[in-house]
Amino acid sequence: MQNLKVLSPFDVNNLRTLAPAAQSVEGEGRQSPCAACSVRQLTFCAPLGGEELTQISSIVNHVELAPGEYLFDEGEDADNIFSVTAGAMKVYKLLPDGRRQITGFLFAGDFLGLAHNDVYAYAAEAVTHSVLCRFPRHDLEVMLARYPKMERRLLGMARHELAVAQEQMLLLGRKTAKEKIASFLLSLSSRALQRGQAGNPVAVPMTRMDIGDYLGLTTETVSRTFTQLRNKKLVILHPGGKVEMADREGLQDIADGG
Amino acid sequence: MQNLKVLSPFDVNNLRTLAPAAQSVEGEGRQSPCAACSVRQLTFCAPLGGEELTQISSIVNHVELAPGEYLFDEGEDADNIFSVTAGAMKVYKLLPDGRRQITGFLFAGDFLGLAHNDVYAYAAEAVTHSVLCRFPRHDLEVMLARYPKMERRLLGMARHELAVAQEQMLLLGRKTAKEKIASFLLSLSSRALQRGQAGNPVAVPMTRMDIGDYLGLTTETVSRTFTQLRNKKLVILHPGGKVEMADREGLQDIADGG
DNA sequence: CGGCGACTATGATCTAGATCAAGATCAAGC
DNA sequence: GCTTGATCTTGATCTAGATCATAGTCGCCG
Repeated sequence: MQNLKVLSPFDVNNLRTLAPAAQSVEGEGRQSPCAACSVRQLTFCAPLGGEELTQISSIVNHVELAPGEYLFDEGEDADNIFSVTAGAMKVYKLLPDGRRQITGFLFAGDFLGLAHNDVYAYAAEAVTHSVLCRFPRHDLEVMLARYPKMERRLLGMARHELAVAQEQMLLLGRKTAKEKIASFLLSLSSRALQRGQAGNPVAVPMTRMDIGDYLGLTTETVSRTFTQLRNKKLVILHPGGKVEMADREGLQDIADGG
Repeated sequence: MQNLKVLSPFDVNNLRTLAPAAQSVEGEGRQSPCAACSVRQLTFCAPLGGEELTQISSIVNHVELAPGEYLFDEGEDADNIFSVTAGAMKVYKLLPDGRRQITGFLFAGDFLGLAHNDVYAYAAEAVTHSVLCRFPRHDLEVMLARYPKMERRLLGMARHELAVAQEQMLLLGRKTAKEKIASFLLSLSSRALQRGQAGNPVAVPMTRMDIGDYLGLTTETVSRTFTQLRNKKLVILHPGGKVEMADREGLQDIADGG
């Protein structure tokens, strides 16, 4: 992921289309770009093989976003489905008076844009500099109809999302601030491990406000709770948004409501 | 739905298997039981036709539950997938100290049991007397592999569930008690209409405690909030758990966060 | 390298909703 | 009808977390 072009945060034209190649090492023979995708095993493209990868390569484009740039807004026509290949995204819903609920943070391998009624049900915005694959919805649907194993994979991922969403409802409805933060850190950590990244210390690239809007808390409460956990030697806050879980067991006990 | 056998709430053997026929009018010719299913258009069986309905009939059993009886617990082996044909179910997750989050109420047409790791991620229990179709997971998977349109339908339903879950996160994380209750009533009402049942007054068969555990509130707050809405002439509380939305617009304004 | 805007931390105060505590209402069974 | 247990309502009080206010701190850009 070295050497990505940095876009201005004020660049209106944020759906920048790159040449559909890019993000990984050159294979030995003439492979399709998707065949060379370094995160394919994490995505809904995982079950695809040679010919199919060529197919999917022909419909995909890449999108690159600087921190704070939005990908789409709630209510927009859902013309595309995206797969995150690098970086971190947030998806959220708003109330008319500005209250915000972040319904998820997305990392490499996660998809977004599976809409229900032809419009996106949430807005999506970059947390860090991010790269995504963009699939025109119609083209992807044709692919899905042709390759049932891809559809099956997508169903499996949706099912997983659903389980995660239910866990988050438990958190939002019934956990205390301390339990919420502990759960959040553990979840970030285990997801980082799944992507093959460092689990401890774990990267926490989002702001206190984003964390609050994800956990149903205010920035102040998030900040205070981190301080509490630090004072109890459960975590060590390193510069650059890295958090070391000094007592993972202790955190786990708190997270589970023990 | 007349004439269902009433089970004792203490009947341990709650997975009662009935003859796989039952719940609807006899067709003119010799139809399969599933072909005669009165709620099929609401379920994941909707896209199936003649031969396929015979197939699915051969793997389905029926389950009947009295109020308060549980269908399965969180962590149990997920050997079956269920489709609600009548009644109302609740699904929930628990914390070790007993705090409970109800993640959904399910009515005719809704499915449950789509597990992720071979175990159920939540417990399921009857709110009212309920009837469900039970599909052995393995058999259903064979069917899904054979009939992609069924898998597609399931993906569509899962996608819808996901959108509903995100809406519920917004509610749990960012809405006030009054907004939560108003949203809840409107959602119950529109779902009842979708099933072809009365939307106003709407049936509210669950207890105040269930509602609280669904909305992240206590029974007392639920009760007080209903009283508030009644005093403001927004709702009229009828006996038998029927709630009349006397001012639907007003409720909608409150639900959307003013 | 210095200054500006955004993020973070922490203290003081406030409040929506929780908790504690009775009654009131309701439904089921005898 | 009466009893019993569960549910519902309402009141009094408490508190976790929100809100308000003010300093630090960080990173970025010129």
